[in-house]
Amino acid sequence: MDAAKPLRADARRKREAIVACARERFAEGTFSDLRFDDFAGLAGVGVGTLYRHFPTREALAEAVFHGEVVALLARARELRDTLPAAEALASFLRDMVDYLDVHRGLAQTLAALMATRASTLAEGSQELERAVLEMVDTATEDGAIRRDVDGGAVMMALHGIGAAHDRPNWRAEADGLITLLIAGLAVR
Amino acid sequence: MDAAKPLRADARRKREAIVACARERFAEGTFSDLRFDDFAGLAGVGVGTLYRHFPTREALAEAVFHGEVVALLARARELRDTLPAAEALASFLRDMVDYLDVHRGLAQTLAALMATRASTLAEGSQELERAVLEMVDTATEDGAIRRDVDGGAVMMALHGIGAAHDRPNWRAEADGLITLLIAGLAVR
DNA sequence: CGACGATATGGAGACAATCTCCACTTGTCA
DNA sequence: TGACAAGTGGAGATTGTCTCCATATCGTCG
Repeated sequence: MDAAKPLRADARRKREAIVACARERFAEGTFSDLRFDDFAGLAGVGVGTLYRHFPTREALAEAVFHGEVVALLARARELRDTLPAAEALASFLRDMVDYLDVHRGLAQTLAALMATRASTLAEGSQELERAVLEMVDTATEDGAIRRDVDGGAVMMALHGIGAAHDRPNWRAEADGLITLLIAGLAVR
Repeated sequence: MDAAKPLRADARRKREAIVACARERFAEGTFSDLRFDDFAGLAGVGVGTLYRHFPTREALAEAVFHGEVVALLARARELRDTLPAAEALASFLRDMVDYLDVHRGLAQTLAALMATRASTLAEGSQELERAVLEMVDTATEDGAIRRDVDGGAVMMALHGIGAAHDRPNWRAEADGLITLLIAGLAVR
């Protein structure tokens, strides 16, 4: 998947500079407002270079996103290995809210991008989704949660949480939703 | 809110033609892909006229959306008057999924617009939100559902459902999420 | 180490979409 | 019916995206 690219030394430096700069814009929420040309200037490269490395805005977003997903996946794995399935899932969902709270700029931007063009964020979000689904499945097999609802429903809820970042008391509502999910998932 | 506008006879005809045309584009999902200028042509008006009536794409979306909301509100009211609070809420949520399923083009487009610019859909969505919150509150007062989670959480979930329309088996997942919500809301 | 091919760079300008402006048309009222 | 307010359409200004290529830099091999 990432073979066939021995990228020249200096080129890589530029590439990284771009991603780093993008990450900052993400964090402060200015990413989508910024003219792409101006962004190039900000990152200290020419427009041509920017387009060479990332042909579209989404491609760039993907690169940043991917880095973040790696961290979340590590967290998921850790929980899975140290807690019973149902608790691991619950903790992970809570952690996701924390994460989305701290990285709200990123969450917001990603949500906007996903909404406009389904496609390209696929790579990273699929990986994340796979992790969530796996936790749900494990918990289901353990008999720790109900069998008649699949993990996709949980993903939808997370999607909603990430997308609704403009709501005035987001945090409380997000926590509430997670509470509902966990309660709803419990076997009766 | 809509006083001070004795809009001239022919002007109103044009305005309605625009909204009607927009509704169709919404339904078939082409709304956001269409160049605004071309849209004007499609609706049989000049660009200037289009802009006069709807200064932004969102303003136009709002107009269409508003019409839809009216129907949903009627449904909400009907349920509220004929069923116990908890059941009314459950039915309404199920109905919302049906609605979003049938009007997926609209749901998708609205989700995309809400994600990019928080603001303007406000009018319609607030009205809808008010209805949902009211149902939740009533149910809470009846002691029919738990007290520690507020209606905003439910709104977030709906938001997720509306936004995730590209998921391969959306319908099943959406139903699942509603099931989780209802189960989660039940008092123990 | 020199020098040559491959690789990468930056930004000028082609292109595309949005939006403004105003000369002209149409409705309305006395 | 005349006259004035209200509304219209579309040419073109404005603003952002993306391509293209002359130039610069890397790295490797004699």
